[in-house]
Amino acid sequence: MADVKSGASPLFLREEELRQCIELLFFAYRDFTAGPDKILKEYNFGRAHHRVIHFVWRNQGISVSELLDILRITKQSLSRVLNALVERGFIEQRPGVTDRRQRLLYLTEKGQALEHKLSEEQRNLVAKAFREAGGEAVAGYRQVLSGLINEEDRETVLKRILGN
Amino acid sequence: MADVKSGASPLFLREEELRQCIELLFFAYRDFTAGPDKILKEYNFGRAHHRVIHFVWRNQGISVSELLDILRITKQSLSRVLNALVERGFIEQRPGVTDRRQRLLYLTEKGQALEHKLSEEQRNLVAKAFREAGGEAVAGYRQVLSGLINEEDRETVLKRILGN
DNA sequence: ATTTTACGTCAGCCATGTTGACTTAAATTT
DNA sequence: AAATTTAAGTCAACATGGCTGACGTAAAAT
Repeated sequence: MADVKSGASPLFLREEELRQCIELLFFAYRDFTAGPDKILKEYNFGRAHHRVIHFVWRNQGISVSELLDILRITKQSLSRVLNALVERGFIEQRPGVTDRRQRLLYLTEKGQALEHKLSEEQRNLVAKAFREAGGEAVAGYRQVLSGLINEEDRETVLKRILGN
Repeated sequence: MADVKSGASPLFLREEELRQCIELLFFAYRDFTAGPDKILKEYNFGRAHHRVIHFVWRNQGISVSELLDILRITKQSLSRVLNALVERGFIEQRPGVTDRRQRLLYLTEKGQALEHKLSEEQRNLVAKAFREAGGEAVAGYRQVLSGLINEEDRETVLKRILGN
């Protein structure tokens, strides 16, 4: 009874540790995403545009449905954002060669330039955190975050991240 | 010249590694936050409510301005969410003892129950990832994520997470 | 007595998510 | 060849949760 509340109880410590790590994820994500927002504003874009730019850059020639699967949003939500990017010349659509129903997505040079500009600060931030933490810590980071990915499609996602 | 594009270039590898870790953070966060959303819907609450519930639970008696500082949103945004939680009896406001302008926030029993319900799946998920990754990996995870927190208030934030 | 601070409200706007219904063209199946 | 399924798009309406700006009140600090 008493040791349920005891600070020395391993069960309590475990839960407290979990909570801390959950908060850590919140704060890290909060500050990590804060960077690009300023730049995006100058272009009258938002985070949604950034996500599209990022994943099209990483997966040149991705189909719309694949992109939808990554972002986990509806095609109606995507279309608003995607249309803006296409109209303003950041993304180009080309019909698929084997399946001409597809409209495969590519970043234009302008789009690539923006991608680079947007990710620069983030890359510097992560690079600094990595340098300070060391290689082993980075390995741990990767392991734990991989474990947080939904088990059902973890393999697929990891494959995509690491480059098929 | 040539080795700028060479796959063996350490500079290229470094950048590629960074990109991978950035994506990892995106996917992990995406799947990590997906859990509570179902439960929240049953209550007609959203993620914003969850965040408030979480941080009030972790900082019983927190003032409104402190909460605003954590969430990094405007008081007008907070008020909508907070008022709903107070009206429906999940959160209680009490005037501060030393400073009676403050309306310190507390979770009611009902609020604590909801917090527990909401975090349960998340805690299980993180616990599983930790078990699979091992203690060293967890230490790395913590180190790297700490490094991603905005340098200016990192100390303050870490203090809050770890419990002053 | 004045100013500042903590908190609150009203009103309106914007970004980005949702559902549902319907279209078109190409690919696939029967 | 005809029917069905699939990839993608569109229109419309709505919800959530951010934002700005203006203004109010009570308590604390100067």
